[in-house]
Order: sequence, then C-alpha cells, then structure tokens
Amino acid sequence: MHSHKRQKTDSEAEKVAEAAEESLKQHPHASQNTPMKVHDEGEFAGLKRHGTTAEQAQKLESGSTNPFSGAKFSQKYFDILEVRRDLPVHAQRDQFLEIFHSTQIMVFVGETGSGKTTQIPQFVLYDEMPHLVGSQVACTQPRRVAAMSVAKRVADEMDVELGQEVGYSIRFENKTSPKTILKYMTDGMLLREAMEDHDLSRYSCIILDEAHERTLATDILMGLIKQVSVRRPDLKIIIMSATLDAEKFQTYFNDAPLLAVPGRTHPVEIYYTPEFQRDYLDAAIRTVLQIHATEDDGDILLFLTGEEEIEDACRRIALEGDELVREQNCGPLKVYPLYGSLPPHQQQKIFEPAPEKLTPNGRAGRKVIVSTNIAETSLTIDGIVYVVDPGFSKQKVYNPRIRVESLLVSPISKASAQQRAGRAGRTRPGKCFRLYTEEAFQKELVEQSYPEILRSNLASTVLELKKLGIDDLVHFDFMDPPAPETMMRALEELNYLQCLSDEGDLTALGRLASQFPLDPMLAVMLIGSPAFKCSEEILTIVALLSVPNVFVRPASARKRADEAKMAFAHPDGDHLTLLNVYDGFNSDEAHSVGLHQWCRDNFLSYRSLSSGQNVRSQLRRIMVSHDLELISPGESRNYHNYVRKALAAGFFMQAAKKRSGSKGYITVKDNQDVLIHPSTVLAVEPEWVIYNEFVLTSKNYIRTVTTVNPEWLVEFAPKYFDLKHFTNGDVKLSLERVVDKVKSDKKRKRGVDNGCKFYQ
DNA sequence: GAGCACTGC
Repeated sequence: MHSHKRQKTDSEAEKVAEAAEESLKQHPHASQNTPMKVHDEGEFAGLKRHGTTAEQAQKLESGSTNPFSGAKFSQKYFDILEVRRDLPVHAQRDQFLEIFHSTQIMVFVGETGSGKTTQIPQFVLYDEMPHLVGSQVACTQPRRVAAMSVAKRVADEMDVELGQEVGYSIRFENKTSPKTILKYMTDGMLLREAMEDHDLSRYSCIILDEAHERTLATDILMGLIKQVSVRRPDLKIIIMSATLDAEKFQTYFNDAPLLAVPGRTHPVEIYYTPEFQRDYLDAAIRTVLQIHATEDDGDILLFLTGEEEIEDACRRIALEGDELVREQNCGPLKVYPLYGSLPPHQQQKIFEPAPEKLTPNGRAGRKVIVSTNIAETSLTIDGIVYVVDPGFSKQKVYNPRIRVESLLVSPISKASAQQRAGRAGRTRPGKCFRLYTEEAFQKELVEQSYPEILRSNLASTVLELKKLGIDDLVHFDFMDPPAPETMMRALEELNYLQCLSDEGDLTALGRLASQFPLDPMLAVMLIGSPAFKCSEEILTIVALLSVPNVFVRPASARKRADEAKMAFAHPDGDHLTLLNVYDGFNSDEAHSVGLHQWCRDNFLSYRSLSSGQNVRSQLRRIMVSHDLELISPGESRNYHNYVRKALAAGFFMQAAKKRSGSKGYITVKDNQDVLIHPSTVLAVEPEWVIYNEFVLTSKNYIRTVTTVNPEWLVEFAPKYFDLKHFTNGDVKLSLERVVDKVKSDKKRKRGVDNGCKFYQ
C-alpha cells in the first residue's frame, strides 16, 4: 500500500498562474475605477461613436495604418481581409450597424459559415472604439477551446498580437493586457466576473455567442444582463444564435430587433427509414456498411450514445468491413471511435486521411468515425459526406425528489438532428441517413432539447445568483424558469450547508463558498477542513472529485486495472484512496519513470490527474487569498481520522447506513435503497458511510464512499439530523441511539471535567 | 460486480 506523504512543493502550473495573477494586480485594466482618459483619436478622428457607417469602417480597414494599434498593416492582413469580405455577414454590415445604433439589445442569427463569431465583434469595435473610452467588448463562448481559437483567429485578422488588443480569458489562462479591447471568454468566466462587478462596468458591449446552446451559464447571464441593461442604458448587448429559436430570444429581450444572415454550407439530402427501427445500433451498423458498399467516396460520421456502444460498433464495423473488402471488392475501411474520455492522441486520429485504395484500379478507401455528441458541437471534422443519425444521445436528467442527476439515453431534438445532418455538408453536398421515420421526426422529436437549467441540481446556481446580488429568486426573470421543487431543493441544501440563512440571505460562509469554482457541498467541506487540521488533504480530494474519473479501466485489461487500483486502496474508503493516488502521482518514483508512463503502468488517467493538479492549485490560491489555513496532520498515524471527520462534516447530507438483516444500504433522510458501487476499494461493508454521488444505472448505486462514525454526523450537522423530521424506520432508530450516546458522553465528559476542576 | 454524453468556474 502507498503511504501517505505530505504535499509536494507547488507545481509548475501553479507558479505560472501565480505570476499571471501578480502581473494582473500590477497592471489593472485601464477602465477599472480610473477616470476616463483623453485619448488620441488617431485614425478615428472625425468619426462619431455609435454613428459610423460600413463605408467608413471599410475605409479604415483598407488603410495603411492599423487604427487600433497604430502599426502598419502587414501583407498577411490584406490577404485575410480579402477572404473576410467574402463572408456572408459582410454584405449586411450596414444593416447591422443601423440596428446596432438604434437599439440597446439585438438578436443576431447566423448559421454556420456566416462568419458571425469572428466578424460581428470587429464590426462592433470599429463603431464602439472602446480604446477611446477605456472600455472593452466581450464575446462569450460555451467552450474554452472555442474562446481560444477564435481569439487567435481574430487577432490575426486584426493584425495584432494575441493577448494585446485581442485576447481571451478562460479558467486557467488570462491572455489579455491593459490594451485589450476585444476579449473572447467562456460564459462561465463572465459570470465569475459578474459576481465581483454586478454591473459588468468594464464592458461597453457584451456579445453572447451560441446562445441557442442554452448552457447553464448562458441562461444565468441572459437573466442577469437583462437586469443590467436597465441599470446601464449605455451597455450594448448582442445575442447571437443559430436560427432555431431566435423568436424566443427576441421576446425575452423585450422584442429586440433581429438580424439574420444566411450560412454557407452545402446542401444535405435527408433520408428517413420507412419504418421504426427496433435495434438502432444494428440498423446503424448496417447503414454504414451499405453506404460503404454502394455510395460514392466520402467519409462517414455515425452518432451513438456512449463509450461502450461506440467501441462495440467500431469492432463490428471493422470486422464486417473487412468482409466487404474480401467478398465484394469494396475499398478499404478505417473505423475510428470518438468520445470525450478518449486520450488526446487517439482523438487526433480522426483527422487522419481515409485509407488509400488497395490497388491502382481498386475502389477508394473510406473513413468512418463513430462518435458521441462531441462531434455535434465541440469538434468539427472536414470531409464528412455521410451522416448516420439513429436519433439518440445520453442526456442529463435531474430528479429533485431524490436529488439525483443521472444520464439517460433519450431521443434527440429536431435542432440536434439538424445540426447532425449539417455535419455532412461542410466540404461538399452530402447525405444524412436518419434511422427513424419522417413521421417520428415531425411528431415525436421536440423542437429544442431542454435547456440545462431545467435538468440540473441548482445548488451552485442559486448560490451564484445570490452572490450576483439577486435576492428574489422566485421572481427572477429566467428565460425558462426551473421547477419550483428544484429551486426549493437547492435553497434547502444551501441552508443546511449554512450558506444561506433561514431567511434565505447569503451568510459569510455562503459568500466564501461562492468564491470557489466548486459544488457548494465541496466548497463548504474545503472551507471547514482547517478545523480538522487536514486542508491540504481535503484540497486534493476535492480537486480529484471535480475532474473526470482518474481510474482507467480498458475493456481488454479489466483485471489488471482493478489490481492496479487496489495497490492504492485505503481501508477506510475511496476518498483516501484518491489521496494515495495523488501522492503517488507526485512521488519521486512517478517523476523518475515519467508521469505519462507511470499513469499507464498504474491504469490512471494522466489527463485527469494533471487537470486535478491544476484545479488543486487554483483552489489552494483561493484558500490563501481568504486566509484559510493550509494545514496537514502530516505522517501522523491518525491522519485518516482527521480526513474522515472533515469528509463527514461536508457530506453529512449524503450519508447511508447499512441495512440490518438484508443486503445493501439505505440513504439517510431520502430512504433510498442503494448498493455500494462495485468500483469501491472497501472490502467489508461498514455500518455508516458518506458517498460522493448517487448513480442510477442498472441499479441504485452510491459511488466513492468512505466510512464515518455516526456520532460525527450528528455532531457536525445537528440541524440536519434533527430526528423530529425523520420518518420512522431503521435509520431513525439507530440515529436515536447515536444521539443518546453523544449526549451521555458529553454529560460524562462534563462530569469528569467538573470533577477535575473540583479536585484541583 | 459496473460504465463517464458534453461543457464550465
């Protein structure tokens, strides 16, 4: 077994991040709390802010001097400018400016290939001239990679260095400077900023891009910005979306005007099956093989729901593809899986060209990519001509009654189906084979998937909203208001965590918890951990609980992977096992073997562990900045008890008791029958455990569990364990005994204490 | 004796 070691020195990533933060402190943005400076208008002399024309802007763009940086434009700039002027949005620049001038909020609809994400912010810059008034323009994206890559592209287009006039800001990286006037950022990042600056005062224009994706962060931002727009009439707002529900955005933003620009994609022919397909996986495989046997060249993209299904399909397609090559003289077929947890070098393989034909006169080779939804939005693959869409994906659902989020294979929406089909028309006209009937498409698929806010536990959202200064959550103007029960559950949970008072006001603890990019339960546990002398250990555990699973279990080596895991096992449970893994990852041994190799040897995910390391250092910095003590019981033989107590203090709402007589556990308060997930390292079933998550799959499981003493639960969360509110049963009975024992222990202790005093 | 769709701070 691996022994527990003290935390190593700060990682390299941490040092870099610290340096970045330090430099930000020294160079706060010019617009922050400083009086407006008089700027040299330079090339912009004579132009009226919020009164420019496309012609004026284009004249500046075609000039010799970059009006924002003052530098001479490069040849490369003019080359790109030519391409830009060919984009569909370009033709409507005047129209855009007219609307932009006449209104505070507008909705902009642009399909893929319209150029909206790169061009609209630049149109805004030439009209806003933010550098002259010391403001910034923000453009939000749902994903980090998008924010980074678009910023890079636009910096090139504007002929400036990335991070200067054009930059980006994402969780672990702030690539902006005092010069920055256009900032691409994740929507979550803008939300963080709003928590400190409720009026978003440094921005003169905010562009919410990809609003149709309706991420939790976008939805909250829309509600917030709608409020801010009243307080700040000078703030311009653009909501950008793909076509589908533009009207909904318009209505929500007080009938904001709309501008729509066509996209530039190739036509995609849609085929439906004549009848319902009982086995979509089988139908999908047959369709792929049939395309390969009968259709012209061009790669195939097949959408399935998850890793196991995808790996299975890949095996079967490859096998039967070989048969087609042998028996029907088909071209060679190469099959690639694609899903999020695939290591990056494997993900990269999908960009390899299709296989060469086997003989000079043979038929062309073909590439098949079998992917989850990741290929629907996050990743685009050029060269796809055929899309096979069975019409399903895994979607998160939330059951507020038992406070469980789970993944369910469900039919996709019409919008998703359209997006999937569009993937076939990126390079040339394509075909999309839908494995459902046209009638099913029309009648059974919903228009849009439910926005995330209707499918999530809202504990952390509610905390964020409170921190944003929104007191009246019941009347907060959500675009789609969450179910009252979900809201109640979140408020209740935050109250038990003492983040909200009984009146629903943010407490000091709540304010502190909101500083951490964590689920409130984890944040509270972290904040409480110095009291148990183990904040260093809890930091590690919390970090690893908030990244994807660190344990890898390939189908081909399950037994060896399980054995490797057991080498890290701690007898008290899975949380302490995570601690051992992290210490192993930071050990001299791992460094001498090489971290990648060490992870492979131990069936661990390098990606998860290093991102855990990043998260840990970010959390650690937040701890330091709020004077939360960093402390460790060190090599003490008892360290695990400190950690277990800290875990109990944070996870008291997720406790379960072994059922007397029968197998399995029963959750406290919710009274759910559950089993400990087989992935646990626990060899025996302890009486009481706390668990990290409740997963609903083939059975009800609790996953990542650690043994605790019930006395701790009652002691640390007396309000939650007020037995008056418990339903009669096994759990209540044993808790009553626990409460009695705690009481009598206290009495005895007091007696002894008094006795001592008496005799002294 | 199982399965982590995807994203974000």
